[in-house]
Amino acid sequence: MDERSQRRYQLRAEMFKALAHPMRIYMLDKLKNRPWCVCELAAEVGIAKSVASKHLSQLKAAGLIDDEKRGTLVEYRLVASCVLEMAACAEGAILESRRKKLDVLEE
Amino acid sequence: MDERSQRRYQLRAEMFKALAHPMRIYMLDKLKNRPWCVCELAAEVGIAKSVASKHLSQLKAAGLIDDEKRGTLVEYRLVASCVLEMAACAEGAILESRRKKLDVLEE
DNA sequence: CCTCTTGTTTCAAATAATGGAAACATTGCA
DNA sequence: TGCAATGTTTCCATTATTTGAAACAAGAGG
Repeated sequence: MDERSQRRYQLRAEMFKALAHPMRIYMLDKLKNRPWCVCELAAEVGIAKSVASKHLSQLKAAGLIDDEKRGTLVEYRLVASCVLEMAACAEGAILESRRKKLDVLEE
Repeated sequence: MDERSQRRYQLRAEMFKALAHPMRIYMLDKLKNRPWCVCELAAEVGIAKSVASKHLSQLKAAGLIDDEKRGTLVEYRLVASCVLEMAACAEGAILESRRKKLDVLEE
């Protein structure tokens, strides 16, 4: 494999790794509508703020969200909003493929 | 959070987890063009067949690929082909957001 | 300056993912 | 049946991820 392809696969894997946690998906879903600060978001999803902060930093490192300091709080906002539509699309495709498999079994 | 949403986030996270490895992305990329058997694919991507088999079973469990026995070999084929377009799309969005950030810094 | 609020980082423990080697199962064929 | 080829599973060692608690940092406001 050439080096360029290797970098591309690595980049994509890192992006998917950032998405590979139910809590991070949940947080992205909240960020879809408006920006949230860490404290508020942690309370909303029911986890400690240190844990929320770490999840958010992973999403930011992957380039999926961005942050902005406003006084003592930090507002996070969605950057790559297409990832959520993407998730819904892929989920649909997978569920359909499962359904087809069940249909085949019933024939 | 209601139970239905929780299941949806879990399902999506599992799908992304299956995609969260460069080798699995690489293998999916190979499967884009035609079906491959484990042995052939393992040799192509340069890993042991037991490892390849385990990666493929993860992709299958996530509903991204499917398999079919043909004699002594097992052919794997892509099911949810949209995930690759999706990966390219998201990669583009992320790279663009990084580029924009650089532009802001340069202003 | 002091204190409160908000976020981040560090540390340690628990859990999960990965890869390699070997054992095992299945199929095709002589 | 015996053997070769293909895949899967198991076991183990290694590495990575996740979490909670506590320490730490930075800003707002008295």
